[in-house]
Amino acid sequence: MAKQSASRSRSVRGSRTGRPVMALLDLLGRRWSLRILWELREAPLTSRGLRTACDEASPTVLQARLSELREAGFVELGEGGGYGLTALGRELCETFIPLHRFAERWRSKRGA
Amino acid sequence: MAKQSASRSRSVRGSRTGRPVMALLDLLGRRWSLRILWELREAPLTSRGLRTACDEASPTVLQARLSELREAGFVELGEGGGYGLTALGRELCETFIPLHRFAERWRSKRGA
DNA sequence: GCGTATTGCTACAAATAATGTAGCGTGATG
DNA sequence: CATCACGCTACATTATTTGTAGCAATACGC
Repeated sequence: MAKQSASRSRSVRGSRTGRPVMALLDLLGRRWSLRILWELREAPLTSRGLRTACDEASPTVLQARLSELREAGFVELGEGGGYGLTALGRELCETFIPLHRFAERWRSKRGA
Repeated sequence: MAKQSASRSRSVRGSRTGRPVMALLDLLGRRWSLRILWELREAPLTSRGLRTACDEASPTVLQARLSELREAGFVELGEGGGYGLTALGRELCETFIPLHRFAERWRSKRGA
Protein backbone atom coordinates (compact mmCIF):
# COMPACT_ATOMS: atom_id res chain seq x y z
CA MET A 1 0.00 0.00 0.00
CA ALA A 2 1.41 3.31 1.10
CA LYS A 3 0.11 4.64 -2.16
CA GLN A 4 -2.24 7.31 -1.09
CA SER A 5 0.03 8.37 1.70
CA ALA A 6 2.56 9.45 -0.88
CA SER A 7 -0.24 11.50 -2.27
CA ARG A 8 0.18 12.37 -5.90
CA SER A 9 3.52 10.62 -6.06
CA ARG A 10 2.85 8.55 -9.11
CA SER A 11 0.55 11.23 -10.30
CA VAL A 12 -1.52 10.55 -13.29
CA ARG A 13 0.01 9.17 -16.40
CA GLY A 14 -1.10 11.65 -18.95
CA SER A 15 -0.47 14.68 -16.83
CA ARG A 16 2.95 15.00 -18.36
CA THR A 17 1.32 16.30 -21.47
CA GLY A 18 -0.12 19.16 -19.49
CA ARG A 19 -3.61 18.33 -20.60
CA PRO A 20 -5.88 17.71 -17.64
CA VAL A 21 -8.11 15.47 -19.71
CA MET A 22 -5.34 12.93 -19.76
CA ALA A 23 -5.10 13.03 -16.01
CA LEU A 24 -8.83 12.58 -15.76
CA LEU A 25 -8.85 9.84 -18.35
CA ASP A 26 -6.17 7.97 -16.48
CA LEU A 27 -7.91 8.33 -13.16
CA LEU A 28 -11.23 7.18 -14.54
CA GLY A 29 -9.51 4.45 -16.52
CA ARG A 30 -8.55 2.57 -13.41
CA ARG A 31 -10.51 -0.43 -12.43
CA TRP A 32 -13.77 0.28 -10.66
CA SER A 33 -13.38 4.05 -10.84
CA LEU A 34 -16.19 4.56 -13.30
CA ARG A 35 -18.28 1.95 -11.60
CA ILE A 36 -17.92 3.56 -8.20
CA LEU A 37 -18.97 6.93 -9.49
CA TRP A 38 -21.87 5.30 -11.23
CA GLU A 39 -23.07 3.48 -8.15
CA LEU A 40 -22.90 6.63 -6.06
CA ARG A 41 -24.69 8.70 -8.67
CA GLU A 42 -28.07 8.47 -6.98
CA ALA A 43 -27.46 8.17 -3.29
CA PRO A 44 -24.53 7.77 -0.88
CA LEU A 45 -23.50 4.28 0.12
CA THR A 46 -21.55 2.84 3.00
CA SER A 47 -18.27 1.19 2.16
CA ARG A 48 -19.88 -2.19 2.50
CA GLY A 49 -22.93 -1.15 0.60
CA LEU A 50 -20.72 0.04 -2.18
CA ARG A 51 -18.91 -3.25 -2.15
CA THR A 52 -22.17 -5.08 -2.59
CA ALA A 53 -23.24 -2.73 -5.36
CA CYS A 54 -19.91 -3.26 -7.09
CA ASP A 55 -20.42 -6.97 -7.47
CA GLU A 56 -18.42 -7.82 -4.36
CA ALA A 57 -15.24 -6.20 -5.58
CA SER A 58 -12.37 -6.65 -3.17
CA PRO A 59 -12.18 -4.02 -0.45
CA THR A 60 -8.55 -3.43 -1.26
CA VAL A 61 -9.17 -1.91 -4.66
CA LEU A 62 -12.34 -0.24 -3.57
CA GLN A 63 -10.51 1.49 -0.77
CA ALA A 64 -7.71 2.47 -3.12
CA ARG A 65 -10.08 3.92 -5.70
CA LEU A 66 -12.08 5.63 -3.02
CA SER A 67 -8.95 7.33 -1.76
CA GLU A 68 -7.99 8.48 -5.23
CA LEU A 69 -11.48 9.65 -5.96
CA ARG A 70 -11.59 11.49 -2.66
CA GLU A 71 -8.28 13.13 -3.33
CA ALA A 72 -9.51 14.15 -6.73
CA GLY A 73 -12.47 15.79 -5.04
CA PHE A 74 -15.18 13.67 -6.59
CA VAL A 75 -16.12 11.61 -3.58
CA GLU A 76 -16.34 12.39 0.10
CA LEU A 77 -16.95 10.52 3.30
CA GLY A 78 -19.96 11.94 5.10
CA GLU A 79 -19.68 12.71 8.77
CA GLY A 80 -22.25 10.11 9.67
CA GLY A 81 -20.42 7.59 7.53
CA GLY A 82 -21.10 6.57 3.99
CA TYR A 83 -19.55 7.68 0.76
CA GLY A 84 -21.20 10.22 -1.45
CA LEU A 85 -20.43 12.39 -4.42
CA THR A 86 -19.26 15.93 -3.96
CA ALA A 87 -20.77 18.70 -6.03
CA LEU A 88 -17.88 18.25 -8.41
CA GLY A 89 -18.41 14.53 -8.49
CA ARG A 90 -22.05 15.03 -9.33
CA GLU A 91 -21.03 17.30 -12.16
CA LEU A 92 -18.76 14.58 -13.45
CA CYS A 93 -21.50 12.02 -13.21
CA GLU A 94 -23.79 14.19 -15.26
CA THR A 95 -21.35 13.58 -18.06
CA PHE A 96 -22.07 9.89 -17.90
CA ILE A 97 -25.81 10.09 -18.13
CA PRO A 98 -25.76 9.83 -21.94
CA LEU A 99 -23.64 6.76 -21.48
CA HIS A 100 -26.61 4.93 -20.11
CA ARG A 101 -28.72 5.37 -23.17
CA PHE A 102 -25.75 4.76 -25.38
CA ALA A 103 -25.18 1.42 -23.70
CA GLU A 104 -28.70 0.37 -24.53
CA ARG A 105 -28.27 1.23 -28.17
CA TRP A 106 -24.91 -0.46 -28.12
CA ARG A 107 -26.35 -3.74 -26.95
CA SER A 108 -29.02 -3.72 -29.60
CA LYS A 109 -26.39 -3.33 -32.28
CA ARG A 110 -24.43 -6.34 -31.16
CA GLY A 111 -25.37 -9.94 -30.62
CA ALA A 112 -28.52 -9.26 -28.66
CA MET B 1 -2.28 -14.28 -23.80
CA ALA B 2 -4.89 -16.21 -25.69
CA LYS B 3 -7.36 -13.79 -24.26
CA GLN B 4 -8.97 -12.25 -27.26
CA SER B 5 -8.88 -15.52 -29.11
CA ALA B 6 -11.33 -16.88 -26.58
CA SER B 7 -13.47 -13.96 -27.58
CA ARG B 8 -16.02 -12.97 -25.02
CA SER B 9 -15.03 -15.77 -22.71
CA ARG B 10 -14.44 -13.66 -19.66
CA SER B 11 -17.09 -11.31 -20.86
CA VAL B 12 -17.52 -8.12 -19.01
CA ARG B 13 -17.70 -8.00 -15.31
CA GLY B 14 -20.92 -6.18 -14.74
CA SER B 15 -22.82 -7.91 -17.47
CA ARG B 16 -24.12 -10.41 -14.96
CA THR B 17 -26.47 -7.78 -13.71
CA GLY B 18 -28.04 -7.61 -17.14
CA ARG B 19 -27.46 -3.91 -17.35
CA PRO B 20 -25.42 -3.01 -20.40
CA VAL B 21 -24.07 0.09 -18.72
CA MET B 22 -22.11 -2.15 -16.42
CA ALA B 23 -20.60 -3.96 -19.34
CA LEU B 24 -19.70 -0.67 -20.94
CA LEU B 25 -18.34 0.72 -17.69
CA ASP B 26 -16.16 -2.32 -17.27
CA LEU B 27 -14.89 -2.20 -20.81
CA LEU B 28 -14.09 1.49 -20.62
CA GLY B 29 -12.68 1.03 -17.15
CA ARG B 30 -9.76 -0.98 -18.42
CA ARG B 31 -6.44 0.68 -18.75
CA TRP B 32 -5.98 2.78 -21.88
CA SER B 33 -9.48 2.14 -23.17
CA LEU B 34 -10.67 5.67 -22.60
CA ARG B 35 -7.38 7.07 -23.73
CA ILE B 36 -7.41 5.14 -26.99
CA LEU B 37 -10.88 6.34 -27.84
CA TRP B 38 -9.84 9.83 -26.97
CA GLU B 39 -6.77 9.77 -29.17
CA LEU B 40 -8.72 8.44 -32.11
CA ARG B 41 -11.48 10.98 -31.67
CA GLU B 42 -10.20 13.33 -34.35
CA ALA B 43 -8.43 11.22 -36.91
CA PRO B 44 -7.35 7.60 -37.42
CA LEU B 45 -3.92 6.58 -36.29
CA THR B 46 -1.60 3.73 -37.14
CA SER B 47 -0.86 1.28 -34.37
CA ARG B 48 2.51 2.88 -33.83
CA GLY B 49 1.12 6.35 -34.10
CA LEU B 50 -1.40 5.44 -31.46
CA ARG B 51 1.37 4.10 -29.31
CA THR B 52 3.19 7.40 -29.55
CA ALA B 53 0.03 9.32 -28.80
CA CYS B 54 -0.59 7.13 -25.79
CA ASP B 55 2.63 8.08 -24.12
CA GLU B 56 4.48 5.00 -25.36
CA ALA B 57 2.16 2.54 -23.74
CA SER B 58 3.25 -1.03 -24.26
CA PRO B 59 2.02 -2.60 -27.50
CA THR B 60 0.74 -5.58 -25.56
CA VAL B 61 -2.00 -3.70 -23.78
CA LEU B 62 -2.66 -1.47 -26.69
CA GLN B 63 -3.24 -4.47 -28.89
CA ALA B 64 -5.42 -6.10 -26.25
CA ARG B 65 -7.55 -3.00 -25.81
CA LEU B 66 -7.72 -2.50 -29.54
CA SER B 67 -9.05 -6.01 -29.95
CA GLU B 68 -11.68 -5.51 -27.27
CA LEU B 69 -12.65 -2.16 -28.66
CA ARG B 70 -12.89 -3.62 -32.12
CA GLU B 71 -14.99 -6.48 -30.90
CA ALA B 72 -17.23 -4.03 -29.14
CA GLY B 73 -17.66 -2.23 -32.43
CA PHE B 74 -16.12 1.06 -31.44
CA VAL B 75 -12.89 0.83 -33.37
CA GLU B 76 -12.01 -0.61 -36.74
CA LEU B 77 -8.90 -1.26 -38.75
CA GLY B 78 -9.06 0.56 -42.09
CA GLU B 79 -8.20 -1.31 -45.22
CA GLY B 80 -5.22 0.87 -45.90
CA GLY B 81 -4.05 0.38 -42.34
CA GLY B 82 -4.57 2.56 -39.34
CA TYR B 83 -7.14 2.42 -36.61
CA GLY B 84 -10.18 4.63 -36.62
CA LEU B 85 -13.46 4.99 -34.84
CA THR B 86 -16.59 3.42 -36.23
CA ALA B 87 -19.80 5.39 -36.39
CA LEU B 88 -20.72 3.84 -33.07
CA GLY B 89 -17.33 4.69 -31.66
CA ARG B 90 -17.74 8.27 -32.72
CA GLU B 91 -21.10 8.36 -30.99
CA LEU B 92 -19.46 7.11 -27.85
CA CYS B 93 -16.76 9.71 -28.11
CA GLU B 94 -19.34 12.43 -28.36
CA THR B 95 -20.24 11.49 -24.84
CA PHE B 96 -16.79 12.41 -23.68
CA ILE B 97 -16.67 15.86 -25.16
CA PRO B 98 -18.05 17.45 -21.99
CA LEU B 99 -15.32 15.65 -20.15
CA HIS B 100 -12.78 17.91 -21.73
CA ARG B 101 -14.26 21.07 -20.35
CA PHE B 102 -14.94 19.41 -17.07
CA ALA B 103 -11.28 18.48 -16.76
CA GLU B 104 -10.32 22.12 -17.16
CA ARG B 105 -12.69 23.19 -14.43
CA TRP B 106 -11.50 20.31 -12.32
CA ARG B 107 -7.91 21.43 -12.46
CA SER B 108 -8.76 24.97 -11.50
CA LYS B 109 -10.52 23.70 -8.40
CA ARG B 110 -7.54 21.74 -7.19
CA GLY B 111 -3.96 22.73 -6.56
CA ALA B 112 -3.52 24.81 -9.64
C1' DG C 1 16.59 -8.92 -56.43
C1' DC C 2 18.37 -6.79 -52.02
C1' DG C 3 18.38 -3.73 -48.23
C1' DT C 4 15.55 -0.90 -45.67
C1' DA C 5 11.38 0.75 -43.65
C1' DT C 6 6.77 0.48 -42.67
C1' DT C 7 2.55 -1.90 -41.30
C1' DG C 8 -0.21 -4.88 -37.57
C1' DC C 9 0.82 -7.94 -34.16
C1' DT C 10 3.11 -11.35 -30.76
C1' DA C 11 6.57 -13.49 -27.00
C1' DC C 12 8.19 -13.33 -22.70
C1' DA C 13 10.28 -12.08 -18.27
C1' DA C 14 9.87 -8.61 -14.71
C1' DA C 15 7.06 -5.32 -12.33
C1' DT C 16 2.72 -3.92 -10.73
C1' DA C 17 -2.13 -4.16 -9.58
C1' DA C 18 -6.33 -6.81 -8.39
C1' DT C 19 -8.63 -10.67 -5.97
C1' DG C 20 -10.23 -13.08 -2.01
C1' DT C 21 -10.20 -13.95 2.71
C1' DA C 22 -9.40 -12.62 7.11
C1' DG C 23 -9.29 -9.37 10.60
C1' DC C 24 -8.19 -4.86 13.05
C1' DG C 25 -9.90 -0.51 15.90
C1' DT C 26 -13.83 2.36 16.77
C1' DG C 27 -18.33 3.54 17.84
C1' DA C 28 -23.29 2.54 18.42
C1' DT C 29 -26.94 -0.48 20.17
C1' DG C 30 -28.62 -4.30 22.52
C1' DC D 1 -20.33 -6.82 28.13
C1' DA D 2 -21.73 -9.00 23.64
C1' DT D 3 -22.88 -7.86 19.17
C1' DC D 4 -23.06 -5.49 15.24
C1' DA D 5 -21.77 -2.34 11.52
C1' DC D 6 -18.65 1.11 10.24
C1' DG D 7 -14.07 2.43 7.58
C1' DC D 8 -10.04 0.37 6.65
C1' DT D 9 -5.87 -2.86 6.34
C1' DA D 10 -2.70 -7.41 5.80
C1' DC D 11 -1.31 -10.72 2.93
C1' DA D 12 -0.84 -14.63 -0.11
C1' DT D 13 -2.56 -15.90 -4.65
C1' DT D 14 -3.68 -14.69 -9.13
C1' DA D 15 -4.23 -11.59 -13.08
C1' DT D 16 -2.75 -7.72 -15.70
C1' DT D 17 0.68 -4.30 -17.35
C1' DT D 18 5.14 -3.01 -18.61
C1' DG D 19 9.16 -2.96 -21.41
C1' DT D 20 11.96 -4.86 -24.80
C1' DA D 21 12.56 -7.56 -28.55
C1' DG D 22 11.13 -9.42 -32.64
C1' DC D 23 7.97 -11.80 -36.17
C1' DA D 24 5.50 -12.02 -41.12
C1' DA D 25 3.74 -9.08 -44.64
C1' DT D 26 3.79 -5.21 -47.57
C1' DA D 27 5.84 -1.59 -49.64
C1' DC D 28 9.84 1.65 -51.10
C1' DG D 29 14.25 3.03 -53.48
C1' DC D 30 18.22 1.19 -55.94
